[in-house]
Parts: sequence; C-alpha cells; structure tokens
Amino acid sequence: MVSNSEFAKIFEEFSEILELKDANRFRIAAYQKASQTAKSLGEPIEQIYERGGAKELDNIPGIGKGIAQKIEEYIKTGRVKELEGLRKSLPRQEVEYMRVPGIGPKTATKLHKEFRAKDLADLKSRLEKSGSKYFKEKTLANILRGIEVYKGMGGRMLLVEAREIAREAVEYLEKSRLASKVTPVGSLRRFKETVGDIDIVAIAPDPKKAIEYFSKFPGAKEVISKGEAKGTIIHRLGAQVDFEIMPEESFGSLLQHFTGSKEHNIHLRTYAQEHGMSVSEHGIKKGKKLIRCRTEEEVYGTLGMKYIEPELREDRGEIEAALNDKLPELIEMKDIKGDFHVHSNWSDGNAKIEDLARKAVELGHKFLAISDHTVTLGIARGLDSKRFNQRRREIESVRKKYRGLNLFDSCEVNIGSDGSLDLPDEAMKYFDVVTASIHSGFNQSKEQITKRMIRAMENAYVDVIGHPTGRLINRREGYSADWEQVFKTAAQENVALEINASPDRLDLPDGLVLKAKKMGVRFAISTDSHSLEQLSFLPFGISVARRGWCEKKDIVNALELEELIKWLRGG
DNA sequence: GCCGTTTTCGGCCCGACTGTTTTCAGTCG
Repeated sequence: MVSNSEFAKIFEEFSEILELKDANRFRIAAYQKASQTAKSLGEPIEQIYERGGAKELDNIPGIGKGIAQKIEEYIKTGRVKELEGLRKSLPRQEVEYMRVPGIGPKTATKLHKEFRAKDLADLKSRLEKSGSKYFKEKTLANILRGIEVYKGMGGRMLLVEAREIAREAVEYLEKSRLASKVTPVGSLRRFKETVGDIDIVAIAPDPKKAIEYFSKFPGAKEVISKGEAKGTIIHRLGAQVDFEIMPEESFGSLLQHFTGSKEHNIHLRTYAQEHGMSVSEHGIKKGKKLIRCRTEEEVYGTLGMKYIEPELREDRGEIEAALNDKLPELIEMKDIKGDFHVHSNWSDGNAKIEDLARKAVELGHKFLAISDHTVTLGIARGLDSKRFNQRRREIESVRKKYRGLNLFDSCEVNIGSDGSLDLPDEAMKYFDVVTASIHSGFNQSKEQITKRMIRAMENAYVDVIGHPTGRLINRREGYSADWEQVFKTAAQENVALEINASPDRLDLPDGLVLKAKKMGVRFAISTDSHSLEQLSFLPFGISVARRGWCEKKDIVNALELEELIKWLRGG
C-alpha cells in the first residue's frame, strides 16, 4: 500500500517545481495544502480510494478532481506522468537551492543559470570566487550564510537544543529589565520535535535600547543585524536567534501570528473571512474597525472560539474543536506520577538503583520502573533470569529505604525477528511492568515488523511497547509498520504504547499519537533514562502527548496508583 | 488546483523586511 507520506512528498515536489516555474501561486498553494492534508489524514489514502474511487478522494477537503486523478494514476501505475514531465523540464539543482533559507524560486533559477554548479558545495565555491559579478555585497553574503546554515544544522535542530539556547537568551533579556513579556514563539512555543530558527518576542519601553542590549548577548558569535525593533544573531552553537520588540496594545495578535503554525493561521484567517472579519498580526478587522488584542485569549475569543493551546495549532481539527467547545483538556506535568522506563547500572545505565530512587523522590514521582535490558542485548549488558533474580534483591532493599516510592521491578524485553521475546513466560511473571521493544532487524518488510509487534503485544505479560517506530530524529528513519493494525491490537490487548521522551527519539511521534488515541490506545510516557540527569526528560514526552491531543485519561502515568496496579495485573 | 447556504467563475490570508531595481521584487513567517 502507498503510504500517505509518499503522497505528501509527491505533492510537495509538485509545489516546489511549480514555484520555480512561476506558476499561479494558488495552484502552488493547492499542492502544498494537499501535501499537508496527506500527512495529517487519519486513514490511508489508498484505502479511501479502494472504498469509493476517485470520487471518494474528491470529498477530502483540499483534494479536488485534479489531485484525485493524480492519486488514482499513482496507485494504478506507480507514477504520475505530469510530475515526471515537470521534473525533466527543470535542473534538479534548482529544487535543492530553493530549500536553502533566504533562497527562493527566483534566486534559485538565477543561481543555476549563471553558475551551472553540480551541487550546493560546488555552488558555494563558485559564488566565493565570482559571485560578486552577479550579486551586490549584502545579497551575496546572505546567500552564502544561508548555505552555511543549511549545511551546518542538517536542516533543523532538536527541540531540546533549541529550548536550551532560548532559555539562555530569555534569561539574559529578562535580567536587563529593558524588556518584559519575553516569549519564545514559532515552532519552539508549539514544542515541535525540531526547530529551525529561534524567534523571541517581547515588549519594551525603548525598543532600540533593548535591541542594542540583545546584540551584546554573550552567547552570540555573530551579529547579523540590529534595527529599530528587531535584531538577529547567530548563537555559538550555530542557531539563528531573532529578537523582536512588539507594541503592547497588539501583543496578543502578534504572539498568535508568530506562534503559527502557518497552516493554523491560514485556516484561522480563512474562517475569519467567511464570517466577515479579517485577521492579521495587528488585530482583527470587523468592517472598518480594527480590534487590537492584548492577549491571545482575546484573539480567539473575538473570533468566537475557545483559546487554543500552542501545541494544538497545527491545523489538525483544533479550530473546529475550539468553535464547538470540544478541545481536549491536555495532560500536564502535574498529572504525571512516575516513569516507566529507566536503565540502571545492572545493564547499560550508569546510575545505581538507589540513586535513581532518590532522584525520583526529588522529582516528586510516586513510582519508578527499573527496566533493564534482557539477555539478547549483549551490547547493553542485558540480563538473564538469574541476574534479574539477583537484581530483585537489590530492588527489595532499596524499597525498604524509600517507602513513599513504588519501585517497580521491570525489564525492557527484546522483541526478536519473529516477534518472540527473549525471556520465558515463567521469568516474566515476576515483573511488575514489562516493556517490549525492537532493537534489531529494522529493515524487515512492513508486514514482518507489523507481525512482530502484534505477536509481542499478544503476550499476556507485555504492558508497554517501547519506542514503537525506532526512529532517531535527524539520524535514522523509523521502521515501517502498518500502524492501523498495530494500534488496533494495542487497544484490544490493553497494551500501552510508549511515548519515549528522550529528545532524539520522541517516539511515538505526535502525529501517530493522535491517530492511535482516536483508536482508543493509551500511552506510557517514559524517559528511557541511562543516567540520573535523564530522569528530567519527562516534559519532552508530555509535549509530544499534548501535541497528540492527549488528556489525563489517555496517559497511564497519570492513573491513580490503585488503577495503575489494576491495569498492570490485567494487562 | 480548490471551492461555493449569495457564486460553477473568480476569488483564494496578510503583511513586513531587505536590498538597492527610487517604486518594487523576492523571501519569509
């Protein structure tokens, strides 16, 4: 079956090429929208097609007759003739150039026409040699910096890295008292798993003075610009940080605008327009009257809807939900009672069980699962039944010291290539919690992976499936599985899927969390800690759960202890 | 290319910044 992300890529490429060809901008937008729709659709497009043909596809908002026809062509023949024609009509370099920040379709075309470079690296050296013939000084510097940024960061940085840089900048700005309401915006505020630029906004009585102060930020290695109300620096770790001063009387409108996402804002503005209003970063126009909003609550309230949390603003149905008072009551850190997945120095963690327990108490946890690796994971010093028995004695003795903490005897059992587990049932029954994970055979077919996961979930002792997609953000794609089937089984078997809070995993990803939630699946948020410090990663898991619309009832970490134990025994 | 409880044609979200083309094109969010 063709995956929805494959369709998303096809439409994305359509829009990129059409942009380079200077096509009608609404046609370009239509493909972008179709791409976005494909990504966020709960059901496989191919399945929709099988049910009702191209006519059924036409019913999907954002997909009309033209795109429905292309979907049909791709399902039937594995290709889209028009796209192949388009590809041939353009040099491939132009598409690549356009992905560099600061380079749009016009510049991309010009760059290829003038330099005929074979790739981006080649282009860079040619620009350095003779770029000044074609571009004025500042434009050239801007393009070169864009290439550097694009190369150096592999696209986008991890959320955890961006938050660290933002925290440093916000503290510096707040300390000065030159600015107040200092707030990170953009994908950072929405807690997206990766972040491009770091954007920070604030209000200030003397904007120029505040920007001047920002330009002296000790974390900066380079100041790109400093104007009357906006400054840009490059942080020593390579990230671009923008700081912008906003007028207080429309701060809410501006905050809303800069938080995005783009898709959310387009939808919001379209809705406003349909109802005789017009939304911009300055306020909301009703007729000739401009209503400036000091808070975001006012923005959404004026449009007749409930306030939407930043994590939900991805145009995944939140606007409709806000209009009908159907928004979820999102899970919060304070609802969380513990951590399900922590490694000790019995396997590949570096902390003693006692130290982990003490740290968990400090963090306010009511429970902690010590879940070391099992025997086949030799590389991680996985334990066999005998060593788990020895470890059990240590857990017993720590329990006596920390009576307020429920220290769960747990393991991360390995799912073999055929779906079998590497501990016998008679060993597994002694554990309070069992998490089962895949650690090898990532390249198996979708069918095989799906079967493996289902077989593991059908084991009566398995409570949680660990890092379900196996991805490492920016480094490794997850394995492919038929998620529909996996989620169905998880719901049936009452097995929780892990939301792994490790910042380079964040696995399940938020889009799949949302799909699984709709199918009745519950989730275990876990740090997968290998050290004491990593026990503090839980908030990253919370942000994934929130982006997946999860409420308290969807998260097993939030269950009252009696309910939790009941679930563990039943599952 | 998509869409329609005024429309099957004629709209489509809206504005700012940057550089340098002194009246605007290109890019971005």
